[in-house]
Amino acid sequence: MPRTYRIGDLAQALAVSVETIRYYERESLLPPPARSEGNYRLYDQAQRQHLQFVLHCRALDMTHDEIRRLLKLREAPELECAEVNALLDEHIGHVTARIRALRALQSELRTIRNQCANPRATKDCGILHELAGSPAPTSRNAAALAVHDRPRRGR
Amino acid sequence: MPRTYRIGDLAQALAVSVETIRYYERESLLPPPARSEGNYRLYDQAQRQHLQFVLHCRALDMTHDEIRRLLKLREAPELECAEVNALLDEHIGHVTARIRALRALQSELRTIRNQCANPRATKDCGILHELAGSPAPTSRNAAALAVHDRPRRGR
DNA sequence: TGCACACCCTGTAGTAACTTCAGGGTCAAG
DNA sequence: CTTGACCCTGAAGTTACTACAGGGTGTGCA
Repeated sequence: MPRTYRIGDLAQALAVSVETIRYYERESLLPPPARSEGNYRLYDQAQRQHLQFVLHCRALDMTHDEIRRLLKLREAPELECAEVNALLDEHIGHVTARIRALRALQSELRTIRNQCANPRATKDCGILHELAGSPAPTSRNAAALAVHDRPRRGR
Repeated sequence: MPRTYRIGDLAQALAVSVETIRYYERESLLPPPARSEGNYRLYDQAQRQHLQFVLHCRALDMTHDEIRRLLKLREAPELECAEVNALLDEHIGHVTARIRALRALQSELRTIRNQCANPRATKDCGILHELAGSPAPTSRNAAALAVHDRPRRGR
């Protein structure tokens, strides 16, 4: 007989919050589970593994959309997994670009920080003077380059 | 006589959108400007520099809150700038931590990607099998570590 | 003078991936 | 029969913006 968990058990077992699990369900990252008489969600071993898959993907900073695509591919075992490879390659590309951008940022921050080695009156503070100038060409777009492209329409 | 710009001129001059400028005003990152007869915002040279300061800070990926703190310090020229230094050091720390996390992520992604060098049926795809397991201890918190801590209360 | 058109205004809602909260039900123990 | 731990739904808040609706302003041109 298959053991069932309630949402709190599952949350604790996988070290994630109850709200996050419910949220993933709304987001279609998890299938709607069975319900008890009192309308409590009941999960089994398969659903636990499903959630673990999703959590692993999130730990790798994939978006919900990427995860949904992977889940769909997982359900089509006869197809080739070239798409899985492509998705992962693309994701690695995002991460690499983000690291490069942050490195540029870091080096500019250090340069600025060096403007003021010894505390003095703020009116003479080299850092504040530096920040008053226009952004360095390197950092100009650095911060905008997230791991994932920001959405075009609104936030 | 001091030249004045309308919001569109200022936006173009500093390569930022009109909406962003209005948004910064609402966020108290910019002081409310003078208005024309027709209720148009009118900016002068000082406000232009103020905005440039803010934009530079944003290019360095500071939060609005950090920027507001810096702005306040800038208005107290007699105080010591030790706080400016501290703020910047802390910010550099965030960036450094984020880079470290992303490097760990990148290496785990590459490991996973290597599970499947040649396309085959998804049911045999090493990547999907890997993702089904529990997250590697390194990546477990990697994605959660943003440049800035995520807010505690809701989103 | 009338109108097109570029520009400006305010206010509201949408974005990602959650978290928090309000206002309630369920259920086992004491 | 009440207490307390747990569960439910639905709505709103978070960051830093962007987009859009519905309206005013102001200048050039016929």
